[in-house]
Amino acid sequence: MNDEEQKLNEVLMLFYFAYRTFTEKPDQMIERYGIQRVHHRILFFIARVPGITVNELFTVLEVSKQAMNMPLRQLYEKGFIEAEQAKFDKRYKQLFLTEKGHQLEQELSKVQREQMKEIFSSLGGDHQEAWTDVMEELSKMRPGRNQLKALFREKRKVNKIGR
Amino acid sequence: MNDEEQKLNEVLMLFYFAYRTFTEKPDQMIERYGIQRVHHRILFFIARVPGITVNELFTVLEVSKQAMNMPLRQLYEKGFIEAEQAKFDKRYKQLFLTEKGHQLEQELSKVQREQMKEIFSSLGGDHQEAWTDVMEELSKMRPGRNQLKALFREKRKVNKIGR
DNA sequence: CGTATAGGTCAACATTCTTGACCTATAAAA
DNA sequence: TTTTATAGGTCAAGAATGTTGACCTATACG
Repeated sequence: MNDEEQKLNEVLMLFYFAYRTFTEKPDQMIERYGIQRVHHRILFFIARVPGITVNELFTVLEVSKQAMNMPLRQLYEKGFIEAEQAKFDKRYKQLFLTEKGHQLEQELSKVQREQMKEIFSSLGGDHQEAWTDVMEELSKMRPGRNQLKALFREKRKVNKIGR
Repeated sequence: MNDEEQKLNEVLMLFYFAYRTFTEKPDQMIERYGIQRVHHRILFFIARVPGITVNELFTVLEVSKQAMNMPLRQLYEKGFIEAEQAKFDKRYKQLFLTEKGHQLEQELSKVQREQMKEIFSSLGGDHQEAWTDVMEELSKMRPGRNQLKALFREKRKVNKIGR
């Protein structure tokens, strides 16, 4: 067992531990709203791409349509999101955060952003860029990631005309 | 929405996507053995700390004793791990990989190590160190991580005498 | 008009995890 | 030595997150 292998084993461990810390705070915060991590993910991606359709959402998250159905319904019922029939094609529904949804999403993601921000700034130098490069390499083979990039490239308007 | 916030939102996304890629290959590989991700985690940590006790194992993983019970039993039954009554205290059981367990653990973790190794070497420079620094910062507040470090510090022998 | 797509829903089931309760064996303290 | 604490094991109920398959409506398009 050489030194390189040992360092890479550390890398594998750190992924497990770091991911737990990363999700810990928002998980605790949303408990009082009666929702869970999957709802947070949905709020997060709708916030990033307002007007995302249901189909695009589960393509980005790489889960089945059925896996999104119940959480979406709960988010409607709790008043965090709303849907609008798309003007360019009435079959599509575009998803948006309500004011309440915006507030919650900000509250949750802010905690995570600040946690990462503090770490990056405490380590200084090019840590943020280097970390991002590595994670981007891991992400670039994800269909969901590429779908999301496509959505950004569209620079989609809230009431877009065509696709 | 400023540039910094946007970059940090990217960071949050990348965590989700990267973690999926990271776990994807081993998840597929172990299917044919009739085991899942939790079993891989157990194999991995027993490989890192041969002779780890059951208690130490679920402390490191930060899950309940009951959550480990079934997967451990399945790993015994499938011949991937074995337990030995500890000489220093007969209440403790020390866990070890069998030869078969070693082979499987190597096969699984190797895929992940090589995936990370390729990314680090393709990006070059200090990417591995920087990435590790960031993840270590996120991990250092995990009780499991610190328990694990303590186990390493003990430089535990397979048949240790005292605690 | 026929077919494809977007969205919704129901059902059955799998995985991973929790809490609570209760058991034995062993060790350590009163 | 008796009591208490700890390590490990097990059962049960349930929550959270996901899967497949089947089937439905509304809309769009060739």
